[in-house]
Amino acid sequence: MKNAPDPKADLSAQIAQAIRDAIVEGRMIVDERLPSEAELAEQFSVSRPTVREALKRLAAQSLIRTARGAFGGAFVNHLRYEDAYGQQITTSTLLLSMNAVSFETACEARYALERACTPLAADRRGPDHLATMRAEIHRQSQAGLSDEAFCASDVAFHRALVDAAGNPVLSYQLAGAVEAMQPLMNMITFTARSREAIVRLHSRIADALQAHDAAAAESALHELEAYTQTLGRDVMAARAARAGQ
Amino acid sequence: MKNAPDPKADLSAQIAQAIRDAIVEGRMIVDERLPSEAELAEQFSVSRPTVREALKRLAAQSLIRTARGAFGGAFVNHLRYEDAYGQQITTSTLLLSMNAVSFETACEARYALERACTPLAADRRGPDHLATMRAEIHRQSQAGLSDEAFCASDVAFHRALVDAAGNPVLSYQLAGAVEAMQPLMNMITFTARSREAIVRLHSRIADALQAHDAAAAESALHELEAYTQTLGRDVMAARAARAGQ
DNA sequence: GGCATTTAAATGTCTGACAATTTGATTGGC
DNA sequence: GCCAATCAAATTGTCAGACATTTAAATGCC
Repeated sequence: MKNAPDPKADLSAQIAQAIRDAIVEGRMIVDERLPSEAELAEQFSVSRPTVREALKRLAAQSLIRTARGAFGGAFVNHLRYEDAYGQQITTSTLLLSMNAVSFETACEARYALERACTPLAADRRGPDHLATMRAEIHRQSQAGLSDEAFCASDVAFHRALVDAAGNPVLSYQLAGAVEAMQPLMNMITFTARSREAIVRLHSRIADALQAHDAAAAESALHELEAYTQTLGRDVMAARAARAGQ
Repeated sequence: MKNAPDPKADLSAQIAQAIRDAIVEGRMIVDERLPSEAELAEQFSVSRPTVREALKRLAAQSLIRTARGAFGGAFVNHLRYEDAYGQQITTSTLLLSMNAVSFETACEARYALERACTPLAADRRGPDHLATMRAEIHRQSQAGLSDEAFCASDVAFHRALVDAAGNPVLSYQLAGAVEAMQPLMNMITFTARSREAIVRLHSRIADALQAHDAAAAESALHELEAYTQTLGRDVMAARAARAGQ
């Protein structure tokens, strides 16, 4: 199709794009071996280092993997969920930090997405999901927990909620939204009182899912979003006040 | 923190990871210039080609950009939404095709995510969003439209719906879900009758958003999901029958 | 002072070589 | 004949040095 190589791009970028197209369009199947670097260099009429740079670009996106030795080489990679998770989280985190997305916008997106999972989660949650959520709630109730640990537990709780929907595509899409929020959440100082409020809402969510009550879970999530927004606004106000002094 | 360089990884991968950590952890800020390749080579005690491969890895993830010439070099990239979109779509598409995700699972995820946008979209949709949706509906009504063009218009319609929520983070997260479905949707042959049904549901969604009626939009989306699932099941059944012959 | 030229710095590319690693065949011992 | 150790071949990983290309700043001319 789009066989027009961008003339302004570097050679290594053009070659990477050509191979990427071949993979994405299905002309190369999973675990198929690419020609050796020397052969590719000849095919594209470039030198081996140039081919290597192209292959490294693809390797960075987990599209290929390489192995040394005889019968080694570059292979079309079977993209696993965990690889995709990692990339999505990195990209989402950077996007949030670099575009200076407001706490409000990120929070709104995150909870909107989580509510999308709720009806499915209420339907399909298994005992393991509930157990994870209960365990994280218990951890969050412990005194002396650092703010970072509280945040991490919060993420684990919400991931369990997402996973309870039993849809790997949904879990993948939401991994970025939930994890990327963590740096923003880490700016918040969780007082004993706010922790108590969050734990209570988490419990309500777990209870609702256990009772297969999607509406109750959604309502609790709405309240949690509102409460989180309040906490975020307080932090931002405090920051602004400090900066204005 | 994790200053333990993975000894089994390639040098170029280790260097890429070191620089990536520096960027992600904020030790390098946006638009800051990295040392030249020669300086990096000296710092890490490796050769220039090795450094270059590391930089290409980062460039593939849009973490850095490079410029030639005096005062050129590698700069920490300001990750724009469109860059992130592209990466997410590529990753999502591959993930769906390689893990052989069922049409059902992908479809369920997509519509669940879209419904997450609906309340916000009903609240904030502007005249431009409605105009885009109406235009795409009009295109979809035209006879003689190829299935690919119909699918592309469908994607455009749904992207307008997502964008109407007015939350860039949400738009980013959903870009992958909506676009990655397109190859799966392209397997469907849209008859005149099914197109008519889809157009009618699209119109109901646009009407509902125009009336700020989130519930009506959600209900239409539910019906659209059910109808799409039916179409998908028919295709799969036909395929299975053909394969079984 | 403004414009064309030069120059320097940096990335992009090439060539050739060697090191490291893995697989498969060969060879030797029993 | 069978098994193990060894060796050869193929391939990626790394290095060194060189040249081409591009870009912006410095310089000189008018």
